Amino acid sequence: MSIKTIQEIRAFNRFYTDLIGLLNKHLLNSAYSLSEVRVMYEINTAREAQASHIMSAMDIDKSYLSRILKKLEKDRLIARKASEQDGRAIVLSLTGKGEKLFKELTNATEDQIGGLISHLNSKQQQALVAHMQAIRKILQDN
Amino acid sequence: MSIKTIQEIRAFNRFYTDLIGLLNKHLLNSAYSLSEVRVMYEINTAREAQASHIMSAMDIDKSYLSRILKKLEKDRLIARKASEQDGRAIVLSLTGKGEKLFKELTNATEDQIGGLISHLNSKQQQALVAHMQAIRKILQDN
DNA sequence: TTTATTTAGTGGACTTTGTCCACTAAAAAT
DNA sequence: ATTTTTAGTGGACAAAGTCCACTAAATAAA
Repeated sequence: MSIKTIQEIRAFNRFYTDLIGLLNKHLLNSAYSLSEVRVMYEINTAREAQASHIMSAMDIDKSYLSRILKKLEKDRLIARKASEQDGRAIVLSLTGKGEKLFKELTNATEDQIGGLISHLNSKQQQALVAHMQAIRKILQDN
Repeated sequence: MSIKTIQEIRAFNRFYTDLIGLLNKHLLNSAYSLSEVRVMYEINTAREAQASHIMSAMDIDKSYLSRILKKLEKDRLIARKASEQDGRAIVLSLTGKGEKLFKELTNATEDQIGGLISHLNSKQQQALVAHMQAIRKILQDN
């Protein structure tokens, strides 16, 4: 394992951290924080999500999550109902309003990514995606 | 520009955000925050850095930076001296203690990255780095 | 089956992180 | 000479995140 390899990875981490930070910064004019949106994402993706699932998926503090859910519920973006299998658990779902907002945020993000790659030709775009998939595959487990 | 392309990039962004988040989480047992360490990094890299330079490099609020510098100076990790060319500006540098700490933090991070790729064989590691370099090259400007 | 333990979630109190704005002082522009 | 811009500081606050004690249900152990 060469030091050069590690330094190259760290350089990429800095580069990509900055890039994502930049992208996120612009999205933060929304009334919802990254964590809040990510919670909506988890609920939308899991369909019938439980708080404990989101907690481990996001590696987030449970009391913090509890507060986020409270806010989202207050804004009528999510609904909670008691689980039938487990009396302690609560099943979460996006409301119509929540789905609508989530879709808007998704569109905004997609536009932004679109802008990021708009100056690339089709071949470059395909190459970019291929590199990303390759990295994910290599690092997948662990 | 295909929607599939954009979604693939977003999937990578989520993946990499989580990965970096995980790496960072473990480093945050240090007495210094990511931003503070990044400030040290900028000072160390620039040699004779000015606050305004760090501000734009990190895209960070100037008052926030001012406070970070105050803390680092109080801990004798950085030194400030008035710029000779510009009476408003202050030239920053790491002290010996600062360099030592920064080196320790760097080593810890490198070890961590090492752990991340330790289960990969040499060929896989080289491929990983190559993909990262390719992505950086493609996205470099903008 | 009652008693202990684990799991799911809430809320109080707090720290850390980051932002906004008004300010001083020097430099540069008009 | 006066205005405007640039560099940095500090007060006051908001947002984000953590720690801990708690309730209540589910599961395991005696």
